[in-house]
Amino acid sequence: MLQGVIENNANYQPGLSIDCVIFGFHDNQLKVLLLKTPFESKWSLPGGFVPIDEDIDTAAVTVLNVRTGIEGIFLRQFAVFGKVKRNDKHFNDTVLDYLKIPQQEVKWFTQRFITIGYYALVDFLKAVPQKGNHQETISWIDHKEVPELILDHKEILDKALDTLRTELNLMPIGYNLLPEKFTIPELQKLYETILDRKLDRRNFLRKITHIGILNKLDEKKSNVAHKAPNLYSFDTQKYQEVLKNGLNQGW
Amino acid sequence: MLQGVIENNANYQPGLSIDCVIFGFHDNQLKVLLLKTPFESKWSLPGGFVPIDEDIDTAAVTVLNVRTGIEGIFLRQFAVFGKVKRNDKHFNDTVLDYLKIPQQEVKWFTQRFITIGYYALVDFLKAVPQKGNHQETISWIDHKEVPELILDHKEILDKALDTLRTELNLMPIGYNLLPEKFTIPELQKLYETILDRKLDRRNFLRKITHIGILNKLDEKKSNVAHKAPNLYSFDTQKYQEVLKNGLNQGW
DNA sequence: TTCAAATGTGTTATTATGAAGCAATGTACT
DNA sequence: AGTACATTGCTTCATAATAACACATTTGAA
Repeated sequence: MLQGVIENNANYQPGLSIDCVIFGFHDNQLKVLLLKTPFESKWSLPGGFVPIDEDIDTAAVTVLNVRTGIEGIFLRQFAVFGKVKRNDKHFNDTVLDYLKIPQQEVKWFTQRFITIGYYALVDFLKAVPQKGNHQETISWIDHKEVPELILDHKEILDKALDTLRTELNLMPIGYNLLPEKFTIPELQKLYETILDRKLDRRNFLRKITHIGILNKLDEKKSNVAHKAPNLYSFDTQKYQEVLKNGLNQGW
Repeated sequence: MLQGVIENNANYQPGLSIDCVIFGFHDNQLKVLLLKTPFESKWSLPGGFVPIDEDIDTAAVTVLNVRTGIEGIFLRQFAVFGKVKRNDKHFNDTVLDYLKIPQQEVKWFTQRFITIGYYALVDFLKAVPQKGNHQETISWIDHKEVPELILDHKEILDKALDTLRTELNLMPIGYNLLPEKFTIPELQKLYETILDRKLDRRNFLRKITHIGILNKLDEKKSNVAHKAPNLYSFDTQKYQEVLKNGLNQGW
């Protein structure tokens, strides 16, 4: 959160920020888009503030669009983080100085902040990480190798992953994370990564195809070692239906 | 939201409120605790503001405690509502006058508000609706007969119910809504009410007992028409376990 | 005493799941 | 070219979960 100086405090909702956990999938790894400013040793989630004349969801879309260049992405609010002490150590003099915050606006930045967590699923290859300014670093980091994060961003990230893991039981996932054409083993790796455990190849195939959201293409993946796996695409129509109605109706 | 005048604006998080959807179960009906002030024709959800020195969850617990007198309740954050125009028509002159808001504080109340939705599950018989002031009305209303609500409170209520419906597939429910001793048909009615559809008696019994969270008591319900149903209680130990680990692991 | 309405228990057919076998395919190496 | 090997795709089998339904039991009321 709080990257980039904002123009006029009065135009933004006070004490409220948005943080986005942006997931991508590449090389069989679940990646997260993280930022680092030169004046801090820790990384952070991309975030922003909420303009007083913008819906919070719109503000979140903006953050995402600014950071990935993608539009029409899967974006979902998952939790609000509002512990009293979550940001009271964040804006010390060094940081305020670096950001060139005028004295009269210091109070605005150091006030108690509540942040709304959004998580996004994006196509790794379509998303081009966008720096906010020339000194910033932004990059995809394997979720297993996330460095130390500022504030409670680790907690936010963990909660996002946990939410994703739960939602895997309620809806299909993959349409937003995989390229248009993909293989079943790739999809399985995605599931395994999110769930953090191995699944049986053969049972996975049966179960995933049985949902009825996949189109088997008349094409195989090329340039692979061993047997070439078949390519699939999502049946967007049915995918949306299942997304809406959910799977695994327990009762 | 926004019931009861607050003492000093500066002590509260600006532009942020909390609204609670408090569910109870009685007479085989799912009830919601709603408020009405005499100066408005519409009802509203109980809510409040967030003191700047309090965690948001704590503030929500306070709202709940003030309204029901109960502590240690099941309370869960489920969504944030942050449309720009959600409260711009709310504080007109009549309302501001009724609340005796001083001129210099009007701006605080009419600013754009974002609200965090919490839903609570409480034991109907233990909860005693508490009025905020002598002119307020507070009462349990069947969720099927909810009157017109202020602002976007209907949307908030619907979303809460929808969340509850989804969570039914992920965790057991009932411990917080039913008295200590209850019958299977009662529990089934609760499930049916939340899901808004009939379930097969016999299959429900098999499935619910199979989870392993129920203790069959050596006691039958008295003073009932027809055959007296057996009484059950929850095995709190196992209930908490299942609550933590979830049920219906889809993958 | 009989009836109606609800509860408690059991049966059966179908479907979903977990575990595992085996042939087919493509790469790499001899 | 021939063989080893990793990986994919399809299948079987035993078991568990689910849906649909039958029947006997209990209780208050007619």
